[in-house]
Amino acid sequence: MFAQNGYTGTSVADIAARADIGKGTIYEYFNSKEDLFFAVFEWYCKKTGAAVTVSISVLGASAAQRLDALNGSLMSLWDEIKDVFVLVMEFWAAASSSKMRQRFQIAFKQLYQDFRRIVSDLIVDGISRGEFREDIDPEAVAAALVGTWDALFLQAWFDPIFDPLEISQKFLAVVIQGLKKS
Amino acid sequence: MFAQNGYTGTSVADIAARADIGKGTIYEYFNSKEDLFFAVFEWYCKKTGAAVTVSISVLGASAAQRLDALNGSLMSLWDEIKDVFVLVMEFWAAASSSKMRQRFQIAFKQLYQDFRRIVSDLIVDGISRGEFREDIDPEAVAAALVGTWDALFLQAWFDPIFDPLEISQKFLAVVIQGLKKS
DNA sequence: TTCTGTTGACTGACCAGTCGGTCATTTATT
DNA sequence: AATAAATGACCGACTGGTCAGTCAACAGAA
Repeated sequence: MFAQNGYTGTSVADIAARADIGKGTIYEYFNSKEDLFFAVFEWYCKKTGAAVTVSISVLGASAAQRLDALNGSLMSLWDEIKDVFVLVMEFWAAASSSKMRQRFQIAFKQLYQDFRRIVSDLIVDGISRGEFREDIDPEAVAAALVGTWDALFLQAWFDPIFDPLEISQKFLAVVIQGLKKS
Repeated sequence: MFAQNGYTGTSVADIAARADIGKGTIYEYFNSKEDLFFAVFEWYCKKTGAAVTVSISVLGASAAQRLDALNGSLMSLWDEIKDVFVLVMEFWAAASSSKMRQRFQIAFKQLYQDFRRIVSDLIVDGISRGEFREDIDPEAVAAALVGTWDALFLQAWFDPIFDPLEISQKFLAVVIQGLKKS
């Protein structure tokens, strides 16, 4: 319901009705509407986090191939994420609103850090294998790539024509070309 | 005030008080709170749009140099945008909320399209100059780059340590390396 | 009977938008 | 120049409505 109508657009009564329980019951399990919302956020983080860790476990392949696999599995999530993606925007907004700022901001920072870490490890691996150039900054590339994925979803959300998988594959090819030793 | 407390966190009465005018006066100029908010959005679009068009007017330079210039002037905006960036998140959320969806969604789609166009023109120019490879998709690279810039701001917002200018410069170097004819 | 879990009516706070009215400035009249 | 009439920007008290959170009461199990 948060995904459909946003945080403020969803009342606790609505949620209770949809869940076929009384409003009071919700307060048996959550201290506040905000707590409930944060729980949804944590659920969402766990869900997407799982998708990432699974996809890079393709060991043995080259770093470039693994980057591509990660990209592919992330971007192909789009179709099933599409409807829930609004939630992410709601979370961003929540992190920016002064009331809930603290917890969401910390959680997001952590989330991005973890994600960047995974990607940068992958790149470091590529360097030590002699596959990628030594003069690149793995952290920087990781941060930018993570950002790109995020933002492609965002653009796709605004524009139904936009195909994040195709775009990201073509772009990643360029990036990998730039990473490789020439 | 929207940047400080978000859309729902800001009451029209608050705005009136801050502006030292009566609440009724606001309704002389705007039909609704939503209209007022959309006006802020349009103001913001104009502001950032100007920053972009100025920075790519550095003609004569190579496509790579111009890309770098665009990147630099965008990312160095961060310090002055930092405090207002929350607005963007508010706008995203607004675009996702069912009530205001239409206008914000259309505006964002347009905004991204325009921005992608600028960057892709720059890349196409690089190709026709023989500077960049012919087998790349300018649209895709442009879309991804635009996204990356957006997302670096986002990450920077969550993490004060994060330096979007440095990261983007290092990343762009890799991308340009991948774009160039080898 | 007691305990556990559930419920929805109720409350108090909040808030967008309205509307009747004020008053400084401008325009018309004498 | 002096006076009167018209204007419209400005105001804030008020209305109608929403909603998060509470709590007294209820139902079912043990």
